[in-house]
Formats: sequence, C-alpha cells, structure tokens
Amino acid sequence: MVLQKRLDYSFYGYHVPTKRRATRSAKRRATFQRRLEDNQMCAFDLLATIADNLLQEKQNPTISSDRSSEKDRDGFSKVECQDANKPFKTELSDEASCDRKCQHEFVREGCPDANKPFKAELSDEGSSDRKCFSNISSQLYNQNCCLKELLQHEIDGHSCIASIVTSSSCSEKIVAERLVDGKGHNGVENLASKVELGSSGCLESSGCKLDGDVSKVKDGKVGKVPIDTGTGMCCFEDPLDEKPPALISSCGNAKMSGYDDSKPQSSLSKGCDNVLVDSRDDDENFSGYAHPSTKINSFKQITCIDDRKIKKTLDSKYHKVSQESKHDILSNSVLDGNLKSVYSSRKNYYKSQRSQMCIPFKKRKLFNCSSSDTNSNGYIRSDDTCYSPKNDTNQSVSCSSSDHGTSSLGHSALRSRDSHVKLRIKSFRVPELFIEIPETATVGSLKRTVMEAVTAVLGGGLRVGVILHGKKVRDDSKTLLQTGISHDNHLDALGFALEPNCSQNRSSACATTDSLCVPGADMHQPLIGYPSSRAAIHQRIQGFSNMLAEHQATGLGNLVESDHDSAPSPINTSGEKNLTDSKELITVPEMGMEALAVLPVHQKSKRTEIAPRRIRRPFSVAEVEALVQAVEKLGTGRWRDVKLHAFDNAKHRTYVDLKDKWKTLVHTARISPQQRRGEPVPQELLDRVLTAHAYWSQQQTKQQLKHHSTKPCLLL
DNA sequence: CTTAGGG
DNA sequence: CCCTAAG
Repeated sequence: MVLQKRLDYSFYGYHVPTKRRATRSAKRRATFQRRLEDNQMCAFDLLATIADNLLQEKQNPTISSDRSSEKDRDGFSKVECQDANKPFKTELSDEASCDRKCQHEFVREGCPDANKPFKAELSDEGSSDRKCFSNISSQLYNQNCCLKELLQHEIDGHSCIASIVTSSSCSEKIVAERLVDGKGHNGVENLASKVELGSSGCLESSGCKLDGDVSKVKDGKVGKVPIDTGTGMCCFEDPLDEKPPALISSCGNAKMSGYDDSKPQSSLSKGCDNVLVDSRDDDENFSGYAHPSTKINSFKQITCIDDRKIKKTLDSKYHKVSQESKHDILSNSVLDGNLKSVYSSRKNYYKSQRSQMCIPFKKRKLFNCSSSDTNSNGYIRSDDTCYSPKNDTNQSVSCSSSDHGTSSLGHSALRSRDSHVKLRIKSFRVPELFIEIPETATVGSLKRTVMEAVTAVLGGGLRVGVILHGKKVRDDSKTLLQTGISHDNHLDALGFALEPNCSQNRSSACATTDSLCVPGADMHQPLIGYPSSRAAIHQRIQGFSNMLAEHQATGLGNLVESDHDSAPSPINTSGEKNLTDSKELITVPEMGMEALAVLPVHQKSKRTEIAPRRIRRPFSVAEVEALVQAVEKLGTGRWRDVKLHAFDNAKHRTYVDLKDKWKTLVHTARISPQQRRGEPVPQELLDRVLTAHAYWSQQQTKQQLKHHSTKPCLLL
C-alpha cells in the first residue's frame, strides 16, 4: 500500500535552500500554504521547524520576542522544507531497507548530508515511517488546527528528538515562548528544548531539514556530531545509529511526562529532567562509558503516563532493601515475566526457582524470535494525554504501550481520502530498565550504569512489529488493505511494537513476520545492581524516563542483577495494569534462536542479535563468603547445589559463575597479595578457600579411586 | 541441564 | 565472563 505519495511534491521544491533566509522564507511560506491545504505536514517537519526557529532566534535574537504569529508561520514553512528533504517512503514494505531508512530519518533528519539520500529516496518511495508522520501532520492540517496547536502536537510527538539533542538553556525557552506565546504548556517548552538539542547535535534531523540553519547551529555549538561530517549513509548502517531513534522516542515520552508526569516517581527519576543523548555517538559512543560526558548531556525524565503508573507501583514495591549479602537480589519482575514468556525454552534453567530467575543476557540470544508471542514487545500506545486532546482528529488509532515496552508508540491513524492510511507514531519508548545502585554510589556511576543499560538495550537491534486487533501481523507481503489496515477499518486496533531484532537472520524463520527490521537493541536487558550488603536504590527505568542510579566504577561489583524483589511478580502485574490503557497490545520481548541457527556466523558483526556480554558484576566479599561457606559444606563439583544453597536469590549468578568464581578464588589465594586485583578478599576467606579446595580435591580423588577400585571388583 | 576446563 | 565438550 502506498501511504502517502503526495509528500514528494514538496520535497524537491524546497530542496536545498542555497540562498539563505530571504529566499527560503518566501519559499517556505508558499510551501506552507500549499501544504496546509494538502495536509502534507509531517510531524517531523514540526520539529524541524521548531529547530529552525530556534536557530534563527539564536542568530537573530532581536527578532524573537514579539512575532509569535509570524514565527509560527515560519515554523510551518520550515516544516515544509523539512518535508521536502525528508524522504517519504510511500510503501510500508517490510524490507529492511525501509526500516533503516526510517530510522535514519528518524535519527538523522537533521543532518545536512542526509538530505541527498533522502531526496533520492523520495523519488522512489516514501518511507513508511515518514508516511506516518506526514499523515499525521496532514491530519492535523485537515482539522485546521491552529498553528499553535499543531506545534504543540508536533512537539509532543517529537519531543523525543529534542531531548536527545541536548539541553540548551536559554534558547529553548525563548523559542517555546514565541511559539506558544502565552500558553506555557510544558510541552512547548519541552519542544523548544528539544529543538535546541537538535541544533546542538542530536537533532541533526532537524538540521537536515533546515539545512543551513542546522549547520550553523552545529558549528557554533559543538560540531561533534558525526552528522556534520556528512555521510548520511553511514548513519544508516551503523547499529549505533539506531539507538538514537530509540532514545528519541523515549524522549518523546519524556515530554509527555513533562506534562503529567511531573509527579515524582522513584527517587532518582523524579528529579530528572531529560535525558540527553548525543547523537554524535554514531560510532560507538553508545558503547558506553567511553565518553560519558559527551554522550549523556543530561537526563530529562520522559515518561509516558503509563510509565508513571508503573513506576509508582514499582516504587512502592521496590524499596531500598538492605540485604544480607547473598540473598538480596532484586528481581525485576516485569522483565522476568516477559522474559519468561519469551524464553520459555529456558524457563527451566533452574528448576528450583525458575520463577524468579533472571535470564542471563546470553540466554536471550538463544531465544527464539519466532515464538509467536506476537505481542512480544512494546506496543505502541497512544498517549492520549500526550496529545493534546483530540488534536489529532477523528480517528486516532489506538496506541498501546507495553510495560516493559521496548517501545511505546503513540500513533494515530487517519484515513485519507486517497485511501491512504495515515498513521502517526508519536514515539518509541526505550524499554524500561531496572537499575539498582547503592545509595553511596556516585552520580557519575549512576550515569554510567544507566548508559550501559541503555546501550545494551539499544545495541541489540529492534524491529517493528505490527499488531492488529491484538494480533501480530506476520505476513509482510500482504497489503494493508488485505490485512485490514485500511481507512475503512478501525485503526484503533492497530498498534506497533518495537521488538527485539532477531536480526537479519531471522529472515528465514521470521521473515514473514510483521516486523521491519529496525536497528535497535535488545529490549530487555535490565541492568540491575544490587549492593552487596547495604541498602541499595532500586530503580526501575522505564524508557528513559527514569534515571538511574549508578554505581561507582569500582563499585561495579556492587551491581548485581536484582532478581529477587520483595515482590517481583506484583510488580509485573502492576506494570501490566498500567498498560491497560492499551489492552490490545501486550509486549513481550522475543528473541530468536532461530536466527542464530540460521545465520550463525555472519551477523554477529554488529552484535545486534547477540546478547551483549553480561555486565561484569564482581563478587562482593559477602558473596565470596557465602560461596566459600557453601563450598565448604557441599564441596566442589556440586555447583548447582551451591547455587541453590547460597545464591538461590541471586539470579544473575549462575552455577557456572560460581564455579568460575571459585576457580578464580583458588587462583587468587595462591598468588601474592600484590598480584591480586579488585576488591580485596579477606585473607581469612582465601585461606578457607585453599583449605576447602584441598579437602574436596582430596575427596574427589578418593571417590574416583573408590569407583575405580570398586568397578573392577564388581566386574570381576 | 550440569560439570569441567580452556579462553 | 564466555564457550564448549562431555555426561
């Protein structure tokens, strides 16, 4: 199906405004008018517009104050321009290329370089994503919404981007004011801020659209953004690139939160404003800490309402837990639940406590994407609240969000006269994260922890799933009409979900499924840390809305997956309840083993499918003590039993981990103290280690001798 | 799934 | 920690 064809027309028209403002503005206005009529606006455009405004303001501060009305227009016009630049894909086809494009667009809209590629794309087909946006925007137009309204809406939708971009202090506000005038909607402000961010870098997307403006901004600010360099394409390829979108989405949510969510949630999250992630990371920044400062400029909280709810529930349920060493591990109930479903195969990993076990990241990769869990991941949910009420029109499609939400999408769909299906996806939410950090951890460590968690999530790869009437639409070859996604149908039943990307691999097995591949990340990696023995802050991060805690660098050890929560299951439920808004969609993460089976070798390069290496969680002294004690009692060679006895609650500690730890302990005990690294283990424990090891080794040999001796006898 | 060991 | 072979 072709969603929006029309978008194209303006693209070339606006094209690259070589000459600066005068011409541009004129053009824009003209275009604007046109578009208005045609209902061609894109949500993105709005963003771009805003960004543009911001930029302009920056450059021409004098202009700013009074001309709100004019500005609005400009904004629109700009929007149009943006549209032109953006490639709209007419078709919703499943092809990976499309997905990528979408993402790119999403992320990189701002890049000047991007323009070229986009244009090219436009000629052929618009990207589905864009379509959605465009459609949405168009809808808005249809409704004859005031510019302001549009802006607001748009803003809401795009807030994500802004957040990503980074915080800019002054300009944002100004812009917001101008745009909104007196409205003072939070959303507006957010937008402004967002915009700024974009200008600074993250929002390259805006830059792309804006072209000159963006570039200027960039130059002035930091230029770090890779986008500047220009290879538009690179972004697409990069897995990292993908991340930004996700982030963006999350930001969007944050905006929402801004509205309503201002409420405090969990300790950490509450205070946070926005989370900013620099787009510049395209390379590897995401990997993490390497450049923490650059990467994370600031965090804003972005949360969807549901998130909030969830958080609240969670908060209540999660509280600081003082723990005795071993047993205090928090579990993220939500995740667990999801994981379980997803990874059913692995459920039984630990017989005794499967229910609460966290599945190691590693396992994830094995899971089968195929699982028809269908609703696997985050569904899109429209945040009613997010949108200004009714802004969108007649038929807004239902949005659903998933609790753990790989993503939440707010989307609305409208039917165009042309039999086009118009969809608006407000944002994709980053899956929620669980983080537990000791109260004593530094903010920096918290940031790193969060970054790590986010990176893990985004690094995995995401794909988009389409849910119709609560069912996943797996046949990509069907047309929208055939599928029932047509203007005539109830769009409310339509939902989108971000799902773990089985990676390209799944082609064979999963290819048919709904999703388009989106570079993204694994959804469900929860980061969890638990303090060895003190109180820890339990944080659940939904999307990025919540900020997390961190652990000190050395303190990594402290991080532990919290598996056991005081009330894990309840949490899950609560989370799901929240979702109720959108019942239709339930998110369940899926990972596919099949993919691996199918294309084991190749795809790993990008690590998309492969679960990232588990985060390192050094054993705390308390854990070591527990281990030693258990081994003394049970002996070596019974690691499963040791696990059950001493680490039953530490889901992140597998018996293999315990075995490995014992191995290292023995080694550590044998080397000189100077050679030891990490948190020093009391010599007393090491002595016990050697003693126990010697004892059990002896026992083992005895046993073996026994067997050997007996068997022969028996045989004889 | 567990163990054991190498990487 | 990961991965794998072997039970």
